[in-house]
Amino acid sequence: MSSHSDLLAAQIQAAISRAIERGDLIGTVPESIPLERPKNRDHGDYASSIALQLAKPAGKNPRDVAQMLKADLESLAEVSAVNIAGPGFINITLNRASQADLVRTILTAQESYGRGTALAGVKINLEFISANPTGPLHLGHTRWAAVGDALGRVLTAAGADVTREFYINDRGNQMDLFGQSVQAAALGQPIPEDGYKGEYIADLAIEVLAQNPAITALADEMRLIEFREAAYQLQLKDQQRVLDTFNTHFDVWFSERSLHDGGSVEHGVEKLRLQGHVFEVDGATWLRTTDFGDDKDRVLVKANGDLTYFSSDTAYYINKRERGFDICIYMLGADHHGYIHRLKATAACAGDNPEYNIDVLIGQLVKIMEGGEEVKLSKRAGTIITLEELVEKVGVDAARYTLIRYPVDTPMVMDIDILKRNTNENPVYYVQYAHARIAAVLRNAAELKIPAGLENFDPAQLSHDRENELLGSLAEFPRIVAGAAELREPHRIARYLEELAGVYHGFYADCRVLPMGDEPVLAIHSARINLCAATLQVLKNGLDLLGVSAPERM
RNA sequence: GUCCCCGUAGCUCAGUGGAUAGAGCAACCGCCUCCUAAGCGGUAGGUCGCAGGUUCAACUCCCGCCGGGGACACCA
Repeated sequence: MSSHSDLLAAQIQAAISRAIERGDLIGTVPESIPLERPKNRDHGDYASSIALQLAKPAGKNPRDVAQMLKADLESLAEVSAVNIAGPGFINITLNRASQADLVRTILTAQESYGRGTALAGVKINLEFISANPTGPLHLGHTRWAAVGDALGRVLTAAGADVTREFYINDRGNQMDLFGQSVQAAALGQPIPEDGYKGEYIADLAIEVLAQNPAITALADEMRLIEFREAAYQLQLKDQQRVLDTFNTHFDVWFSERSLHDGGSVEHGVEKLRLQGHVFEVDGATWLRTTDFGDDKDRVLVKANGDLTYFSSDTAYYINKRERGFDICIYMLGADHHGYIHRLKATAACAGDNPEYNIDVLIGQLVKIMEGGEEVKLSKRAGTIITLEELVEKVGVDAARYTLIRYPVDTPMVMDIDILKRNTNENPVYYVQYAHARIAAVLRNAAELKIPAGLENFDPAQLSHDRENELLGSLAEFPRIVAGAAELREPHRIARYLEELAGVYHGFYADCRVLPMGDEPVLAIHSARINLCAATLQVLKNGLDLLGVSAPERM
């Protein structure tokens, strides 16, 4: 699907090429042409700073360079005016009818409008949340649940083949403590000092006993294992159920145990050894990650023969690559930022390109406010907020939207009271309201039997400034999706939707869509109905990328 | 000590090297006898932490400092 920006960029490249042939310019044709939507409407529909870049190497005045390219742009049927402004910006105004043809593009493409091919053929493993199955998912996991899921949708829209993966940390001390805690609760014994003390432990104990009343009669060792395994399965199922209600779905639930049972860890160490980065000191086996920018080397196998967590991590990475993933994305909490260097170094040690094959996103903390005060989160005090509680308080849409709306590398504050409000303070409603509002207009249009449908669409009717502005915003959507995928920043979708909703509301205030009273039905009404339908489609496509509903009525 | 993130309007925050730095809230002033007022329009509010550098152009990139938050293991 060729857009106006692609067309203009191609034409500018052709113009530069001709100017070089004429001898007016020296140098080569740039591979990419800067084209942006100017913030100021007076600067046209598109603006390019290409002349400013070309001027210096060519030894020319930027305005003169712009002048050389002007005629070629003006010759395009889609372009109505080209102006040279300021130091040498080329401001391009599109022919209104040609721009309005975008409505046809959107209504034909429907849910595929916005999709692209930038990541076509790329297999991506997207790992997020990856909680221990030893308790409910809490606020920290919730940010990843929302952002990770949205990122998965965005990457898919960019053409990638995405697998969403949840790494279950089902091995090690924490699991044993978890099992001991549930058993103690079931037997009425005190919970171990370092054990898990939340109320859910008692609930799990009751459930395990109900499932298997004979468990208490088992020998000590066997009984503990049974408690641990039964509670693990129950807790995992609970996490899966909660994520399901949160509209977050995984393709693969990857058990850490399966790595060990399948010999993948040994295989991973062996593979790294073959690459020549493994060495032995003091009886332990190390990976020389300092070869690739880590600040210290890492132990794979302890002197006592135990495998470290790091060995699991490296084995897991190698396992992912052997499953055919080109890019492994890790979404980790701020406390894991030290992992970036060692994961990248691991990739390098395995012979991969750490700049391409591995991508680590670090998320900052979420603070939560309620009743004007910060809610202090403490596992000990039992004041952790779970994903489920958050959803009960504010609903799936508000929770997801708010968590996705901010870049993950900045700390964010969630104000529960605001999220319960149905006002402008709560951006999700602003966007959803625009969708519902359009849906209402379209319902009314159908009732009035106004000819809608593309066969009644005359793009030349759309000449109002508000219509032009709305068309401009709609045209941006594919670029926004591509940018969000490339930069792994789904919040760009949310910000864009807020802008689009605002532009629509402005259009709605100034441009009457349906005929007033006894007014005759004109071509402008049909044209605006189609414009509304196109806007509805883009809002819906955008909300879908965030996993937020697009209500027909509010 | 080393490393990561942050510092933009009174508050919460956007801003991929471009023109006059934006939004919502809070403050003030307007707009519903006709399509959803959960909306729209306007006023006011800024040394983009400080100081250098790169560039035709810096909130944006680089260096240094100040301030805030977080992380360092043969733990898991």
